[in-house]
Amino acid sequence: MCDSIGMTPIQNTATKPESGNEIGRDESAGTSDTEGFLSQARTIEMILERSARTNRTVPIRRVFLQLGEGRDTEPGALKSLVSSRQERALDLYLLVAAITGGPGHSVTEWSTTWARTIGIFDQKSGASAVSRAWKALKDLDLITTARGSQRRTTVTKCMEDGSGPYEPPANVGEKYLQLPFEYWEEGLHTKLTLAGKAMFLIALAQRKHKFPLVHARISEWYGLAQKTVASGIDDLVENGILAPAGFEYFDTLAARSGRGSRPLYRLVRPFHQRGLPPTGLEAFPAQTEAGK
DNA sequence: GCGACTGAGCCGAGAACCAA
DNA sequence: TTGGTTCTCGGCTCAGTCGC
Repeated sequence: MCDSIGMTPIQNTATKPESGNEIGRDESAGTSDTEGFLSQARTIEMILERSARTNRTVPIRRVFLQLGEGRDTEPGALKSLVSSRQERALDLYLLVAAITGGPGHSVTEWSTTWARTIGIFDQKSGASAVSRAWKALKDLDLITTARGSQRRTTVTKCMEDGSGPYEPPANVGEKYLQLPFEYWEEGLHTKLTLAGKAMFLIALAQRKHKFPLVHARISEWYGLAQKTVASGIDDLVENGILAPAGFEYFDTLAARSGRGSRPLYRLVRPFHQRGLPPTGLEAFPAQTEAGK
């Protein structure tokens, strides 16, 4: 279990009932899709506005997707979330990762606010669903929770592999992907299926503009079922996030001709370059190895 | 490759309990 | 009193498996 360090929850005074700019409720026109409540999109927008991330991307270490290197690789926490169909837990984790860029890497908010970010407006079932999602993330040591001010829950982010208190990526060579805020602004969090979201993160973690997505290899490295990989890729292509980018040819004894091929994909704007961190990262060797 | 089947586990709803 | 957490229940979805 990871422990929080120097916990400094982001105090959202705007959620106080006496405030006229609360995240909890908004009576203004055009922002509520359930009577008297802020819409899902506006709630997320207001949460992202509080983020300290000036580059509007969320750094997520690749150990969240995959632990280890080369032949010693094994699936990361993403596999657990996908296999146990914890889509809401994944959604909340990504949002927590986006907002906890400041000191303490924690955030204090009403559970009903988090519930709205995943599209649940009923107070009871929303709180229940959020609680279950926090528990799933705590079981993976991805977060810790504590009672914050005004009975709200303080969520503190841990390392992406659950190894301890969170530290931002700093070392040159440390591998991470960058999730753009457009993920929420373009509505991908509602458009994509869980499989699509998983494959989107995996695509963002690729270190080339054009890359293969071999079902068997993705399944082996990231622990997703091949069905999930296939449906995730289809989901991304259907939503115009991933596009075919020709074929890659390689030598193989498995084909009579001695030459095999596999399709290449590329991420479409605005995600196409944002997935390439600036320094210290190289292509994942096994992914580009010919004949795989 | 495809469809049918099965079991695991998530979902919302409701209730009880705990904490501030 | 209010809000969060945890548990139970019935319904439902989906990953995995099997046979064709």
